[in-house]
Amino acid sequence: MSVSTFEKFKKKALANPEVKEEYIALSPAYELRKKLIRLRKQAGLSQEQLAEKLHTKKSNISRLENVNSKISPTISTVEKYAQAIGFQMEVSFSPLTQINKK
Amino acid sequence: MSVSTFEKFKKKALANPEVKEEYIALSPAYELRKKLIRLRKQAGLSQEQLAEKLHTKKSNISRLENVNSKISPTISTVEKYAQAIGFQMEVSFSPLTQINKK
DNA sequence: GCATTAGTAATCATATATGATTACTTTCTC
DNA sequence: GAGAAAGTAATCATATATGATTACTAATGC
Repeated sequence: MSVSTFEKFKKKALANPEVKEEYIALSPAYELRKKLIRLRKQAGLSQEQLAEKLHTKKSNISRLENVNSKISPTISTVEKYAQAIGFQMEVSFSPLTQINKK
Repeated sequence: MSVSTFEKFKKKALANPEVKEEYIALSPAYELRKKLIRLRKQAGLSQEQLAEKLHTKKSNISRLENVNSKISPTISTVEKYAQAIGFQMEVSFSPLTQINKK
């Protein structure tokens, strides 16, 4: 399978909602958002309550958590979010296996 | 010790280079920069070589890695940096112990 | 010491993230 | 189903990150 053929395959596959779902799920950004939501709910906070702790508005929290959001938050923003809930952030790295490489 | 007294103590302590070093070292942002540098060196790349892979310039890589830098990179930037070297990024959270809270 | 390579710093233009506001939709409770 | 609470979406202003350029400093090999 040539590279360009694979690209075509990939494009077509991503047009399939189920496949796309799976693909997105692998992205670190997606995992991060899920974690943020889980942390907040564990702490028993609504978006609005967390927003107050962070001196911002609930719509901004929503944007940060929302999977469909196009934004990529800064490390600092994620760190503050976590600390407001009582957590410490850590960023780690693991080797990409060849099969996962683009 | 009142809050304001602690603040004074903290300010004075941070004026001491050694203490400040230790304090900064605890920050996730600092740890992240150290990790990025370590990854790059493990991969045997100079800032310039990595810059090429990322289609940017070495001065930008330097800014990203530099501890004294005031910037807080986006998750996306860190992710691209890691992928260019062959690593996958993950963000995780751990409960803050009371003693570590501000 | 000199030349080369590597990394840093300052600056400006541009892109993107963040905050605030408003209005809307969804979910929950009764 | 009505009302309240929770979350989403769109928009605009502002702050901050990123890219490029240039010049500088630090480290390395000879």
